[in-house]
Amino acid sequence: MKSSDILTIGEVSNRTGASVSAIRFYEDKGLLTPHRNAGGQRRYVRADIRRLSFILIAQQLGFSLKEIRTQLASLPEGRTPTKADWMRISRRFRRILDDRITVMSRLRDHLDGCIGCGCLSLRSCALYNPDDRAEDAGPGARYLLDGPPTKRRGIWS
Amino acid sequence: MKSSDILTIGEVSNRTGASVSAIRFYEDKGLLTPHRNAGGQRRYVRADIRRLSFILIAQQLGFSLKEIRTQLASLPEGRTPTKADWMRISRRFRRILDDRITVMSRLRDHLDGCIGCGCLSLRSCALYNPDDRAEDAGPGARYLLDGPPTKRRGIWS
DNA sequence: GCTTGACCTCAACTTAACTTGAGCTTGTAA
DNA sequence: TTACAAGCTCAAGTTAAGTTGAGGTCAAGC
Repeated sequence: MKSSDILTIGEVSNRTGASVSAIRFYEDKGLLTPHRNAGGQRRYVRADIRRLSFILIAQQLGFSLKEIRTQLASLPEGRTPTKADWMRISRRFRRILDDRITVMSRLRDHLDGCIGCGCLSLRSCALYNPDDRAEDAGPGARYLLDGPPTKRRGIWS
Repeated sequence: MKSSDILTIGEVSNRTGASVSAIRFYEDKGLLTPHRNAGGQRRYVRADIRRLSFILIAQQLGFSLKEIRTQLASLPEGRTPTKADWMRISRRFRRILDDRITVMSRLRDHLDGCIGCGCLSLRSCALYNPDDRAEDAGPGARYLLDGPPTKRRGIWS
């Protein structure tokens, strides 16, 4: 390595593209816990950067900081996470992505039929599932997957 | 039709599942423009409900109110939109969904490799494209599609 | 004709994910 | 050893998409 293995927040910002304020914000939210030097400034080591990189990638994938924090919580406490630790998280995220892709594909396939048809009768429309909207379980419309939860009516009935 | 063709906001809320406050909010944002009766109360006709239904479906599909408003702006001003009008919008949304599904699939396929590998070197990682994050062009990581925009460095270089 | 539930407006609050600014301290290069 | 860039904390502002509440009006049934 050319540069030191211990970086300041500004250096981390340059390497990752995350803003300094965002990096501090993630720490506030408990996603990062860098050490401090004698003067109270943050100092980042490899494992910290790796966590941050993971956060940024997971955000690209559409995960919230809350979901990301949950996943990061599964990493070991006492030691630096290994490749196997990260792979476990990767596999979990992949399964979630698989599901989201499946849902989006089905929605897409219903789109013409639903928006094009005369009814737009939401409660009986495969594109629209109000029961999902209450939860924060990611992209909704679960019943395209699971089947309708209750009986429903058209708009004009 | 059993009930009247002119509905109050409460009736619309019941039919569609959208809350009364949300329906008023959409009007505030210029997405709906119902008539008022003599007493100043909102009255909704078929075409209004159809717009609202479209809004709710598009939200399920992950579109923002801003994007939805843009699409609705393409509907005719003077007359009630026809099936053909709605189908045009549907086709546009389907193309966008197609793109998003493509992007997500590629992200998923890179996930293990990127999170699993030792580098996590964001700026050279196919999963991470900071250049996209500035724009608000929907799910980012465009350069999985388009190829890298600039030269990049690894975290530790 | 009165009561009561549904409606009305407007302002303020909520959460997520940050950014911006003020005022102060640390670190480093000349 | 001093200048000044970079860091620090804490408070407040920002956008999206609504919700909640206060205080007042409308409409429909008895």
